[in-house]
Amino acid sequence: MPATIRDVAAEAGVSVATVSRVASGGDYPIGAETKAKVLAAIERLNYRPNGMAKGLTQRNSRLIGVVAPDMSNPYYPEVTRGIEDVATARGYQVLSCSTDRDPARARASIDALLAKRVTALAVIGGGDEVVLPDGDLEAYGTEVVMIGRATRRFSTVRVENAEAGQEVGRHLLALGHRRIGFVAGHRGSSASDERLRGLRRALKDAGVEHRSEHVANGDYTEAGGYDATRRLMHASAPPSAIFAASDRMAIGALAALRDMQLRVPDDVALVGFDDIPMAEYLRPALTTVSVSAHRLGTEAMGLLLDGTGRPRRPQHLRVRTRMVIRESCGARRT
Amino acid sequence: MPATIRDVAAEAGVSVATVSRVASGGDYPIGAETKAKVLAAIERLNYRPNGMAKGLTQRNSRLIGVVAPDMSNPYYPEVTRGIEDVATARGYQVLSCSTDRDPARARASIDALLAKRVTALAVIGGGDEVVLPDGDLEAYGTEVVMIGRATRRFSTVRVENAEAGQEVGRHLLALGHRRIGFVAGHRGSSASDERLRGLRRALKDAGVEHRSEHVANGDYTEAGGYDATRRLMHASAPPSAIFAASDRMAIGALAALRDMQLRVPDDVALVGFDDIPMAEYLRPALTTVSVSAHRLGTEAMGLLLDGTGRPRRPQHLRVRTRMVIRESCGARRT
DNA sequence: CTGAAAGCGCTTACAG
DNA sequence: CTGAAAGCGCTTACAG
Repeated sequence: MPATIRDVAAEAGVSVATVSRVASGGDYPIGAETKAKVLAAIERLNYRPNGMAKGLTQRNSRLIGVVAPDMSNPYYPEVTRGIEDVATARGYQVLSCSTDRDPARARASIDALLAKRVTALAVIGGGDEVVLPDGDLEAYGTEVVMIGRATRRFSTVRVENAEAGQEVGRHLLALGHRRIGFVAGHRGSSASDERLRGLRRALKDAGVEHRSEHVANGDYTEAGGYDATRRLMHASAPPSAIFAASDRMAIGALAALRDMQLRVPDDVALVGFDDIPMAEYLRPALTTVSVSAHRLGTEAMGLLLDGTGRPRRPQHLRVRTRMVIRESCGARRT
Repeated sequence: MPATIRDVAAEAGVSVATVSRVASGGDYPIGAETKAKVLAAIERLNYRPNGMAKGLTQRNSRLIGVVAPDMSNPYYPEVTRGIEDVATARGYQVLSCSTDRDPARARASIDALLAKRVTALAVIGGGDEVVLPDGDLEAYGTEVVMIGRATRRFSTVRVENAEAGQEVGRHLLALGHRRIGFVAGHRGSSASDERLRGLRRALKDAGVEHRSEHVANGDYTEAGGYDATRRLMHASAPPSAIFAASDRMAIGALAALRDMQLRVPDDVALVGFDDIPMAEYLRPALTTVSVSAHRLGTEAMGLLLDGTGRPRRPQHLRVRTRMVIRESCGARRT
């Protein structure tokens, strides 16, 4: 059995109240001598206050629940990492769950997190598999932030997807492309929808029509990108450029084009999204849109932790992107 | 305030003991009528037992602590996912921390996890930045498993690295290679060391000498693989084949070779390690060694959860690998 | 500045 | 089968 506060009190010859006060390290006035005795006892017994007991009395678990679709996409761990970084700096810890985009799994995760009385909840991903039990959230006083998903009920942190899509569109138009294929994420992904919307806006502004045969669904995986690209290239008027809603899909696209004996960027230009570490190491190096997933996480935690205690209205943050021009779009000849 | 067990007891007109027994769902004998009343009250009040209070009384937080170097390498989230899958199935949840291979961060994480009284601890990664306070672990009764790191004190789950390395070596030898470069992980990575040892054993068995100039350190990243490969190719007798200790480094190697105008596999054969999803979508498709990171996680949890309660001696599991032959090694012509 | 005591929300012998 | 009560390990008014 680990040492408890009573053990420390006995060892130091003081009351548990006193131990509690010095162990918590607040600014409660304590006699210097008393404090030294307690600190010594803590040290000797290797006392570490029980987090569950603390949580129970303080009505704050100091746990942040994170629910994400699936940690196999590097984007989610990176956002989570951002959350973790600010959480630990403030004495919180991260409890994370995967949903696999399965509503039942999502529901079970939320339930478990609520049972643990997480102080706050961060929901990552634009899917709609996660439905939050508003009543319970309110009863528990659980703060919520959604990362990458639109809603008015809760605070949100989102990427400037439409603007990014528009920027990619303009870039490709400037390079002379008129038929631009879009490899979308899975159905219902708002991030993907917004990127497409941005692309279309750019095309429209340039007076170029965008055909529906130039959109194909991937599912954010390499395999999805591969298949979608093949479908795109079999359109009646195949695109001369492809914009994939994720780098992983762009890698699939690269393979598909290669397998069809098409050169990138000479025959088909390619642009991805995310700027994952290996984008730079693909050949041709991938032109893509850089978004700091880590930053999404830290911003979200800022919203969450600053708001704790004093109830406020939902805040909505947008994180800007940055287009990274490398070789695959053809703007830079190798 | 959420409903407590007392609220439910009052609502159902029974004692809190009774509510506790039906809410916990054990096989404690309860009158059918009483049970129905309680269940109805639970439903009406939307009662969810407070996990902290449960943990405190049962002396079991039902939390599994996971500490990994860094979730940006897809391997770690995948192992963590394996842990999560069996954890949630058994009513546990995962508390995860990143160390960035920094001993100070690692120490702080372990401390925080211990304070939360995690039921068990899974340490992922072969680095040695994590040092466990044995005394405390014993006092807390915290079960430990190390994933990918050798030790006798705790249970371990490890990949058959040496065997895999040997298999890669034999394969490359059979293809006629005699100078095989090795792109290692960061210094002190036991996984990387073991893979190299396996490679050397294969070479030795074939009577081929392996020069130290044919080993270069990457750090498991694309950039590290890129630089290491360039160094390798500047050896007095450049290798005709390269074995990278991770797929991410292999991707860096691919770029480096490409940039040096060397064709893969015609000029230089290449083999990676991990079989990440995109390995199949690289061109040439990457020959690599498949290891189920997910499986490492599930096996580790099996060791952990089965052992809880009855103290046993450390168990040591090995997970086999499978070599996946694609194009980059040159065995299959495209 | 210090301590006795109530209380956080549960579980679990113990008694009936 | 059901309940009263002690206890898990803390914190925090309250009193001095």
